[in-house]
Amino acid sequence: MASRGVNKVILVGNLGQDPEIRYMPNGGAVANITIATSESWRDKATGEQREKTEWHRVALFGKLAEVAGEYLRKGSQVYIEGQLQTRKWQDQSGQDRFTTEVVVQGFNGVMQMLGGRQGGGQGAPMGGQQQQGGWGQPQQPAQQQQQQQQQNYAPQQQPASKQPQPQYNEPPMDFDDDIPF
Amino acid sequence: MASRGVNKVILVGNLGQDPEIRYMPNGGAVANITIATSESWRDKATGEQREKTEWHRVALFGKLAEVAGEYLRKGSQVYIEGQLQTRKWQDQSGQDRFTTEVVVQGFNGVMQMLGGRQGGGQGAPMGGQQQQGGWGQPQQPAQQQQQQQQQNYAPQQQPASKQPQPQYNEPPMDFDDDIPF
Amino acid sequence: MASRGVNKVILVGNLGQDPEIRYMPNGGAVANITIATSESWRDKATGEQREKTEWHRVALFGKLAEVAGEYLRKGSQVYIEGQLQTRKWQDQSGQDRFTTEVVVQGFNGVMQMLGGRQGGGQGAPMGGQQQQGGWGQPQQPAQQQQQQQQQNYAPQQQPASKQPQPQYNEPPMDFDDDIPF
Amino acid sequence: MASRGVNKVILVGNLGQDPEIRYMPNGGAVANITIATSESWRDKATGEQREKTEWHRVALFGKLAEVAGEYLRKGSQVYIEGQLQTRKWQDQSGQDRFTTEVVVQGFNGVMQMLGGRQGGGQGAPMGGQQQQGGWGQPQQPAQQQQQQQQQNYAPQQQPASKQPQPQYNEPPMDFDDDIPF
DNA sequence: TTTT
DNA sequence: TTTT
Repeated sequence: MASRGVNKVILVGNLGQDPEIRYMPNGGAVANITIATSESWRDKATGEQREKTEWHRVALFGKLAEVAGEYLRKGSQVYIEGQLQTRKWQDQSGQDRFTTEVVVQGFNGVMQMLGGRQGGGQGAPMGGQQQQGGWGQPQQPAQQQQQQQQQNYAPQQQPASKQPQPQYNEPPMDFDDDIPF
Repeated sequence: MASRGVNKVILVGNLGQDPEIRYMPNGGAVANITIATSESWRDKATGEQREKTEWHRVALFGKLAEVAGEYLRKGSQVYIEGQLQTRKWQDQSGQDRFTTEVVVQGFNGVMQMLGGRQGGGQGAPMGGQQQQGGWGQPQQPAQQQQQQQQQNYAPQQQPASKQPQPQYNEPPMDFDDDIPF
Repeated sequence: MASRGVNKVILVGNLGQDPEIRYMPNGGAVANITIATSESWRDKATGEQREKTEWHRVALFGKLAEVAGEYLRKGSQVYIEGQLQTRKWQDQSGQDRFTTEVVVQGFNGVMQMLGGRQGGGQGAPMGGQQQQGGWGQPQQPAQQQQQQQQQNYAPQQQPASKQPQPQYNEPPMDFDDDIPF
Repeated sequence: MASRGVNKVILVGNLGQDPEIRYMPNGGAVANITIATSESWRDKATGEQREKTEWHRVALFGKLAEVAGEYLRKGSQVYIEGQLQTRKWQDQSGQDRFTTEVVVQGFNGVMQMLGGRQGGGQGAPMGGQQQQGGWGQPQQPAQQQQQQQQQNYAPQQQPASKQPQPQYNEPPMDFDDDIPF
């Protein structure tokens, strides 16, 4: 590994949905999450308070993906450190499209759950309940179950305007399996 | 201004082209630059050296845009600190598209030219010569001239698959004109 | 304001004590907090789990200092973005000493309370109770009261080996009073 | 390795001196460098331009230390990413002292030489010449030679007010020898 | 001195 | 499209 330049993204925000967990052919886990950050300001002209929320697509790999699947839920607050990557893909009409994500992977990737554990000490999982910023008891990744069920019925049809699931055919770093944490 | 969460991007890399400078209706400057960062690693399987370059779209506003237009050129090395923003736009078939950029604006935006001034002490500008990482003598923004010339002939036709110039109709921060630097 | 170079510190951690709030001659607030970050690892030789905690001295200025005094308490989890500054001072024997702090000030300083509000919706303050990572109801700065009381009795005697309270005679940035947030 | 919290420092600046290289009992290299960052602003009261330079003590370990010793010189411009660490030591009178450094080590440490290679293509090293921001031809670490020479004559006497060389008896991370770069 |  |  060597890099020319610096490519770093730091996010602190809350998950818009439960993580979606998938597994690559080599068995490595991938977790996709969306994180909201927002800014509010007073409009000079009208004098009224305004707010703008930015949504970030984040892809975690390996051990961090597994931790995300176990502990993060919709509403969880996280610190993320990763790098920007833009992937090219083809939509149904064959046109090139580009999607930019924050990739959290390898030695430089960081994911920290914020706000302390929710839902009491050593008790039961939170069920369908939403996290209030914190993180919960370890459990089966929520979306994985749903996804497996879907796969029993039919392959996911891709609507023309929807971004397809990333394939990650060529992960740029090959030490992904060796991460010691 | 207040923000809930953190949305921060840090880049160090080289410009792929001269900056493109435009001016918004209110007179504020916008500079679009593309920055390359790259990683190289040895492929485990084949044993050969590989390299992957990531290209970042960066939009600078206000005073920083003017400085970029004056001093940065193709090849210049810069430090950038900004925030991720994804803009929605319609392609020629009316479909929604999304473009993610690093926006350098306001109090939290930083642009630092790296590598020292190129081309000797107080002498002539570098002409068509390329920067070797550093930055040059102040001069008229290169791409602005070219752009104006184009506008004399015909409006830029937008090919269906090409991303249009951003419009920035609604800048999320309204203090853009007040930045004291 | 202009800067040559980048001087940036990012911390996420918990406060070891309640903030200490003071006011400078010009009326500006200063909040001193200490933040813990920790790393744990398995010792290769002995095989046992080890942990190391790092304590960071952080000084917030202006509006952020006031917010820290109102909302942060011992145990609160915060995100901090500031810059490194090393101050010189003389101990009681007249020898030069140096103290390095993370200064959170001006446009580049960021303080974000993490983990959501503790202690229910709109109810009573938490009293002497400790924060569990989150932050509380607005209240009078805890340490300020104590400090005022102390000042009624006697000036704080400085033991020879203890670091004195910073004086901040010469704040490096003069726009401290103008920050619009 | 696991960490609770975030402890991150990012610096871009120029070296005040050539690096000082030493080797730990286990053979690992340590490079100490000092980096300057500066801010300039116009004094409101007097209207005159002022500047303040901050000096940062940085310690690099392992492979990055070797690269620093080979390529960095006084004046070189670098990007540094590390973490804050405060060490305790005793001065000659036995009093506790504290020194805060930016430690660049392990997977999270980053050192990038900025500004391109100085001194022409494939030619001779730069000798005693100073770097103008960039970095030079690989050569023997400058300070190491000097240090070895000193050791031939007499052990370095420590003046009472001078900070001793760090000993790093207990490196907080034990994977120091395994870093794959 | 905090958190887990 | 940049750099090394």
